[in-house]
Amino acid sequence: MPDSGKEITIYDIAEKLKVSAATVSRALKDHPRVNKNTKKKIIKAAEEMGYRSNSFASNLRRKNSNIIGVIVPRLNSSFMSDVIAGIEKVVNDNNYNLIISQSLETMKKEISNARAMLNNRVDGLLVSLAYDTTSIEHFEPFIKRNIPVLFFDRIFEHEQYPQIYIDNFKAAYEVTKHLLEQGCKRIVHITGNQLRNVYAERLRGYKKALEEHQIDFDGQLVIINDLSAKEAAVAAETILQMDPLPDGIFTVNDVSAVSCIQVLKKAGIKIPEQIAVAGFNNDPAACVIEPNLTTVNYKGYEMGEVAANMLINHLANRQDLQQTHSLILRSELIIRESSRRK
Amino acid sequence: MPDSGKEITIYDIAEKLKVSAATVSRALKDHPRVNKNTKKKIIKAAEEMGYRSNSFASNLRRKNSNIIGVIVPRLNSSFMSDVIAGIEKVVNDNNYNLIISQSLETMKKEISNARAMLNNRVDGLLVSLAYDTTSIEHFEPFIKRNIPVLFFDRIFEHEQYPQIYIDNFKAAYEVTKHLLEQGCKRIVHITGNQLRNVYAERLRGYKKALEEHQIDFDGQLVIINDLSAKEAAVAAETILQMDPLPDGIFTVNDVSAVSCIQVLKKAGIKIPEQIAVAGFNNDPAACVIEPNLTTVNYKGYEMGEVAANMLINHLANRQDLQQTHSLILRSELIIRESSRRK
DNA sequence: AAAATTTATGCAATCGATTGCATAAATTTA
DNA sequence: TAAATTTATGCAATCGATTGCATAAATTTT
Repeated sequence: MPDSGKEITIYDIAEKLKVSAATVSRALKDHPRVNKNTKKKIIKAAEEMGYRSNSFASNLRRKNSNIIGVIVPRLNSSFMSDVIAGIEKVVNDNNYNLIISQSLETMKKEISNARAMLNNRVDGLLVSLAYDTTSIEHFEPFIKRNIPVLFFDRIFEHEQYPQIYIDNFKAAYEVTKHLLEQGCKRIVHITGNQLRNVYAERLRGYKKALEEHQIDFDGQLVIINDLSAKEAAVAAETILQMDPLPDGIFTVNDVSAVSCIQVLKKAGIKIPEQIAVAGFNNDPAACVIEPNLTTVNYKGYEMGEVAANMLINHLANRQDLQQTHSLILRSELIIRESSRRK
Repeated sequence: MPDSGKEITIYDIAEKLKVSAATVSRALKDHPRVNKNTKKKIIKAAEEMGYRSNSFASNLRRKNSNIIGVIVPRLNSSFMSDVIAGIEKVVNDNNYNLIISQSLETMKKEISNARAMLNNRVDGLLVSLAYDTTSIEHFEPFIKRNIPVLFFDRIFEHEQYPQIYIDNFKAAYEVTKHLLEQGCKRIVHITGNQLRNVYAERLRGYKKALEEHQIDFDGQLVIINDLSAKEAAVAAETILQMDPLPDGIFTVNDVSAVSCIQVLKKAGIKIPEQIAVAGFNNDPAACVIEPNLTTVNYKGYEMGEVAANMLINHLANRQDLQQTHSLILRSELIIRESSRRK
């Protein structure tokens, strides 16, 4: 039974076994230069005495932490919690630890989170940017110290920072093209802050599809908001006031799409007959709303796994981050009833 | 511009300013026994030189980590990601850091997570138990070391561990009572592993309500599964085979309820007329499914905040954990169309 | 049997911040 | 002006694990 009074250290084990602390240290990490029997004895004693390695002492000496930091806008979105789950899985399987913080969509908090991560001497950082982040200076101290910073999903184009994302341009292009092919002529696009690649790229894709179908881009049809359910409901009311009514809506997330559909249905609009709707993300709710929502499937869990693997492989020197600077994951358009007009 | 070669320490600052490291250390944490001007100079120099405190050294010396550990079954459920978001908020506002890991619903992983948390010398631990955890021995090392462990939601009754949860018995009782009042006589109950308080208590509440309405408990009507959408669909098929058909379903999570409703509707069952349905959690999908789902609202974000606050207050000696051993949060029945028969 | 090599262990410095105790300097009180 | 007090700073030990270098012991080679 371990003594509850005081934490056991390698010195305690050393003393008990009449060996040096150095030998204990080596034995516990299976260093080849320790006699098999000694090793066995030490491991047994450590077990019996309830020894737990002090990672602070170890990290201090070794100058690395085995900690991966994660900064995301919010933890409680369907997509992000999938990403985090994927990251956690990989990180944990590789004997790293995970420190997580959320920027709550503000650059200010993101900066303070980054400082904390630096103090905690993370070995690497995974970041998805806040809604209003305009610069990434706050990650420079990491680069200076040679700590890899990897952006995912909400990225920032920059030589120094590898990135993982999907082809938002293409995905949005395909969504819009699909809507056009269903006969839509006036498609409202609900999107977020154009600072963020994901939203800017999707707008580009939307425009490109219109262009190919010889439809003039109409700025009036683009609504920019914070992508919450609440704002989407407001947007839907705006849409109801439009004259003529649009015949399609492409929102950049499913939360907005669902919220819109609910308002429009309540107003007596037939979906997809009068207005076809498509979202983005394939949230669970996409298969619950009636009609089921056409959307872009985009596996968060997988993105988390890939991002974490890439970082850890790099840390283990198994992979050069600069070499695989950008990684583009697959996404797919899923057509459901909310946009299908035959 | 900070030198990129080497990490700046208090010794570097001390040398540059011709003071001792002790003074630098004190100045940086605003110790009263340092001259104002000296302080100012030191803080300025630290800033200029790009000094970042090494938390390992500091933690090693101070013997605490400012880290809160969290172990949950899964990160990617609507409820749990809300809880985590709440925890992160409070933890971050109090200058603690958050280490998170998921047990993936197995006791084995939970044990290994607990070991890692111990090595990381967390100051306190927040835990929601895995599906199949039968013993909590693996948390004893924390108690021995006087590290508080607090259970939330999926708790384990034990003197040493304070806990935060909702009154599952009462909530389930009210749900069932409500269904009975809508005229239901044969209510199927879909629930999870009875090892877990949340599910056992809800079954108790279900039984209690039946009893009060002089309806005999029928074991055939209780379905135990893993509460996934998939298993719920299977359960719904089973229900469709029942003869006579039940006239009510009470599932212990909304994911199951939604999945059931979808299957039942497809089979032509009218909800709530033929079968009234109620869930638990008030997931976002509850307001998306048609008919909208009657459920128990149960604020995850708040539970996370409360749990983290309780732990941190205790760590700051502002509160004795033993004193507030159990904290029961409020939950409320939300009646929607899926069960309303007038 | 001596020399060379291999194996096993220990010594002691190091990582960087903290803090009890001592002391010097400045200020107040008698 | 001397004594007492307050303020400011430094010394040096400490937290626990790691690791380069040295050395002793065992084994192999000549």
